[in-house]
Amino acid sequence: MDRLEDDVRVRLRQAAMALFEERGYERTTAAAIAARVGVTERTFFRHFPDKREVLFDGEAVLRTALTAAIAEAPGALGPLATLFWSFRSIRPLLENNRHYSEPRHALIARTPPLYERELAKTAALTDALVDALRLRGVADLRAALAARTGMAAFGHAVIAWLEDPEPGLGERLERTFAETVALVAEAGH
Amino acid sequence: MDRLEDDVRVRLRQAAMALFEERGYERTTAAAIAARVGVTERTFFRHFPDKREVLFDGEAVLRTALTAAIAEAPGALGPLATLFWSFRSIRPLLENNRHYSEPRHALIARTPPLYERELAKTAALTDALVDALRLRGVADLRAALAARTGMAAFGHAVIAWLEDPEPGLGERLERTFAETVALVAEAGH
DNA sequence: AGTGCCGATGTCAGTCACTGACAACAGGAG
DNA sequence: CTCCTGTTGTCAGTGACTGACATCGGCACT
Repeated sequence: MDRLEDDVRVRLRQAAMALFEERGYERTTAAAIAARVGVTERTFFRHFPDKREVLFDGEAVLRTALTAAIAEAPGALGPLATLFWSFRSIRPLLENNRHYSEPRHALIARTPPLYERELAKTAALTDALVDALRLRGVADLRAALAARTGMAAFGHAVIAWLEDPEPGLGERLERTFAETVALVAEAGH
Repeated sequence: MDRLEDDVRVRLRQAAMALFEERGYERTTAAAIAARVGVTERTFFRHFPDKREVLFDGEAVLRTALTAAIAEAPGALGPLATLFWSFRSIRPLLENNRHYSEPRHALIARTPPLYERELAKTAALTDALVDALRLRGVADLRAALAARTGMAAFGHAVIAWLEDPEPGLGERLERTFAETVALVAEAGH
């Protein structure tokens, strides 16, 4: 039912990704993306607030899944354990999207403006995690620190996995969590 | 010696900050900034690659200071302890700049495009920390994870301090480091 | 002093991201 | 058949940048 409504939107996303890969982000105009889909530039900007955003539609899905997972996590877990639990629980979501997110990540990594936007999305996600933790009764500053620390580990694991699928995502996550614990324990005087 | 050469550059920075505070970032054109200094818009863009960058000249100083500190840190320290040590050693630098960086932070925090650029600068700084740790013999992935985790704590402490000077920066740093240790220990099974 | 070089700036034209205003058009509800 | 609403096209305009070229004020070398 959204399929037809979002038809143009979806095709714009695909056309954008294709053109960015062909000619590169900078040398692809918004008008060119629109033209490939058969609409005007104006229509492109009605679907996406700016040219970069066309690659970042999926963020909301991840945010929803993560905040939901945090809400459903076992109540006994501390803030960081809650986050680790949530990261583990959305593994299938990430694994199913690998074929799409891997080339996307490569493109973003080599395109500064896109990388900037990615960082902003990650920051927004982190804020959402903070809110979710607060709903569980975690104090503000503590929630913020836990979210930052957790996202540091999560981001590290996901990027490592996107750039090399070798150990699976599950393995990457566990190793990263364990290494974080080791790293911090070692620094604790 | 640089004083006169960089005269225009410095004045552009100041004019930009002043205008952004008066009218807001969006409603301030690059031409307006240039005009206030008595140069043309073209000259503005010869000094700064883009409009946002005019607020981010200081980043290099911080990066230099931090990487130098990492190189000079006691050899016995582990990666994260090295970072904490470096963050502590940078404290005077930050404290001396508070009068400048506090309003700047407030402006950046309420201006999305500037916030994006700030995130990018922080990411670049993190990369520099990774390199500095590698020079000390820390393995790549381990260095990356330590840098991310360390920056999570450092960023959290600095922002909290910028938004409320109450406990001094030193106190903020120590509390944040300690809380990170506690948070992670608690999550370590 | 004269000459030549160089770095910083001005000028100008052009591209492209993005926006507001208004018209056109299609399908659905009444 | 008509009204309403949501999507798109059209057009004009602003502002961030960029490349090319001219100018101008030292500064070095002779």
